[in-house]
Amino acid sequence: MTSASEDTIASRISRILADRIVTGQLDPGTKLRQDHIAEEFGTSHVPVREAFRRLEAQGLAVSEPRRGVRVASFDLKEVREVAQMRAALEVLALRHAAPHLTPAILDQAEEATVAGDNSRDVRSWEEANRRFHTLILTPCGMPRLLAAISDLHAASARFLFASWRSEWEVRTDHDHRAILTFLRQGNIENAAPVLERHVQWIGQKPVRNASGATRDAFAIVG
Amino acid sequence: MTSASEDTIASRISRILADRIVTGQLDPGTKLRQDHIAEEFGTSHVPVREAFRRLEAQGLAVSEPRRGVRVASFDLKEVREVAQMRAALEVLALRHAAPHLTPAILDQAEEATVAGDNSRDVRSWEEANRRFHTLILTPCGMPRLLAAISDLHAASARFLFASWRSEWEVRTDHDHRAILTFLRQGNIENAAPVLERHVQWIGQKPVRNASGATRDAFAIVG
DNA sequence: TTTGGATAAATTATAGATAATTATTATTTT
DNA sequence: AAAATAATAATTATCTATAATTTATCCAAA
Repeated sequence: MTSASEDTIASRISRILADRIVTGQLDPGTKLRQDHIAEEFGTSHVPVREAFRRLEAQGLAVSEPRRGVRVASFDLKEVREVAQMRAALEVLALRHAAPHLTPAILDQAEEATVAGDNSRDVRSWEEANRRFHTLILTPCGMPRLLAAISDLHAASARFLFASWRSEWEVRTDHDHRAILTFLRQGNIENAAPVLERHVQWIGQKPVRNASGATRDAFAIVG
Repeated sequence: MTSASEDTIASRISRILADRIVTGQLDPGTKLRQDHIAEEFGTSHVPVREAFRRLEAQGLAVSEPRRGVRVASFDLKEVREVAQMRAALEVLALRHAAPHLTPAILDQAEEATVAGDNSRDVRSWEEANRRFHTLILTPCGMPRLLAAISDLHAASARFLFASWRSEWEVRTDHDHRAILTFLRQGNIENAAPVLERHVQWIGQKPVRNASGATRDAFAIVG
């Protein structure tokens, strides 16, 4: 494990800001003011600016020279774009990971699925879901691919938190189980297309807001 | 066109350093010393550090906290990884771009192919090749996808420049022509797999070095 | 008199330069 | 060979300049 002193203040700030953006604590369009953030973390603005560059690269922030940095906005079009990129890249990763998957790994992935089904809030569901995907894909041994997928996961999670902020319902993840069954059989040709569709799935579901009215919210689940 | 004052010193530095890394002017493993670079550009090291963060995100540089930044190294394994990621993402982009491709765009792509065939050095070939891919993919209208592909192109180009530094032979790009023919017919189902194989193609070819001896070099062409 | 718009001053924030600190690496000494 | 010290370079803080935004003031037209 990397000790706290192993990384720079900049990377710590970028991680924390990324988490706030993903979970919706920071709304799209919110100005990120460098000296406010610097003050919050008890540093100067220099590491804050470095953190901004990373957030920019991750697509979580948008920077206009001399005009500052804002939390990136997103729309349904981008949700779809990210979902399709994830589908393409996760299938690639799975094909390379499959030969290296052990029963132990698949058991852990099953545990993650159960944990997801039993989650009582979005945050823990997201965490379990991410664990599932990470477990079955990491053995591909392609670091660049995994890093790209990880960034896309963060983007997906943003949409998830934004859509399902208020309520949460318990669901059973049939896709995860189907994927695991195929993988246990060594049947990648069937596992891959299930994963592809699973990641691309974007649902539309009525959400009841505070005033009791319902509105349509889009949700990405995978 | 963006005027020079429209972007920051940091982005200018990152662009120039990226070009040097890609073209092989800076060898893998080379230390990037922030105050040397700052001196060269007549700035302080603050914008240099921001440029480093961007290069890091692009996979062109590797940073170790408190130990500095180096030009990222790469091996055949990574070449293959990048090629496969490109294949997956470019196919996705092409499928979305296809309905928006006009005869005018395809003519421009044909010109780019001719320019590539007539190139007398690696640099101009790479530029023409990139233009071809950009032309047929941009109409997909998926900015995040295009940005990811662009970064992967840079990585590919690095390998290209590294393998074919000394000599250059004129070739005719049959793949590009086949893709164009299919696209003119509106036949995406055939165009896509050609593009997929084209991008993934990694050749092995003997290269004569300064001392006259030959060694095997890997080349990625697409 | 009020409203609308333009212009100028003041404030605020970003970008960059300089300076200080801290960690790492190389060298020397025991 | 190990420890101590010096040199080197990265990281962060402080400070300055410049650009952008807001606010205030003024004039013109209704």
